[in-house]
Amino acid sequence: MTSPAPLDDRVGAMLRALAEPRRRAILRLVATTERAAGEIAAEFEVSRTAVSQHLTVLKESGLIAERREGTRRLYRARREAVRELQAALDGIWSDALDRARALVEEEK
Amino acid sequence: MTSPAPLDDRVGAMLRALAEPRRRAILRLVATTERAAGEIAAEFEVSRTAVSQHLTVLKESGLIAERREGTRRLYRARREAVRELQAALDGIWSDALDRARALVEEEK
DNA sequence: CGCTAACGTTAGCATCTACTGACAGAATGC
DNA sequence: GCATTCTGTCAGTAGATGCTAACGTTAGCG
Repeated sequence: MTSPAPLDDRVGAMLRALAEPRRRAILRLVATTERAAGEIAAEFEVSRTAVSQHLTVLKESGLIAERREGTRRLYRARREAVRELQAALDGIWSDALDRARALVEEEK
Repeated sequence: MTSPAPLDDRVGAMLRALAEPRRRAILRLVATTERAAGEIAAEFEVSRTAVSQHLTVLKESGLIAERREGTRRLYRARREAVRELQAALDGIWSDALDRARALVEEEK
């Protein structure tokens, strides 16, 4: 499978990451342009520490990827991860249908 | 517009609602079958109070709809809301592209 | 009206979380 | 080597959140 970790765990991690407005803003910032941590932090009025922690959460959720270049760390959004999340949202219904079908099967 | 409240607010509300595992489970429960609050609560090992609060959060986010029938309250998932959320996730990139285009425009 | 069933609401509590400030580490320039 | 730049990590704190228990509310029945 393509899942090193259980699917719902990763989906949950992404949703928790996206639940925070500032993290959504960061994700939008690195959606098309790869940016360094400092550049990202400069866009907001919170400490670099806070932004760094947000970047860690986003990275662990799989929503962004990190690349090192000298002392800098460049971040970019991983659109594949978002597509996986969107598919998982569809799965709310397909899974439910699967369970409904299973119930029908039991009644036979 | 189709948005009584700002788009990002509603998207944020949905993401915050979905960030909680139990709320995702509840949403799956009412994805295909309309269910009463008591039925839903019976599926989990937490108090009905807790489930009621989760239902409130889901309802305020727009992810589920409520229908009253006697003393009972029936809930069902609103797939349109999920589709709106999925579209908003795509918007992370299209918005970024819009801003990129605007910057190009400024440089002229 | 009294009684019951099905819910929501409030208060209070334990835990999580986003934040700041101080410190630590790795790569580059002098 | 030493200083500088860019960044992550740790400790501590104020506020948000999910939970339980007790109380309020509405609809139906005798």
